[in-house]
Amino acid sequence: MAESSFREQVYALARQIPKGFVATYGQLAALAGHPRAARAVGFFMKTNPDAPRTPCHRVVASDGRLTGYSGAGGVAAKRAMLQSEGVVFKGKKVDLSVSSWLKKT
DNA sequence: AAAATGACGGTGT
DNA sequence: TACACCGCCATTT
Repeated sequence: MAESSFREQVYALARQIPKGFVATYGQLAALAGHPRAARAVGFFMKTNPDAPRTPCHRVVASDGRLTGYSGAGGVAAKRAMLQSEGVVFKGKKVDLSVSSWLKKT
């Protein structure tokens, strides 16, 4: 089953993000073994074959900024969804100092 | 097989 | 915060 493909690693990590927290593309890429493939990671979310089971909405940019989102409402809906899960927002960005998944222990 | 693309990241202005 | 440029990577066409 699992082909150790880079993309599968990223999807697996995305599913591991606890509710109320978010991870950055760079972080997922790093955890997957490619610390510089943040760009590629964004592509995986876009193609996102596991859409309903992969919480791609919990993945944000390094600044905590929301980007893209192919779902309805775009980043606006994504933002609302994250807030609904307990993620703290700071203006248009996520407060990574509080809601970052790998930010702390 | 080669070129183009993009839900990035960082830095500079 | 906004905008511009470069560098990096895997996927898609």
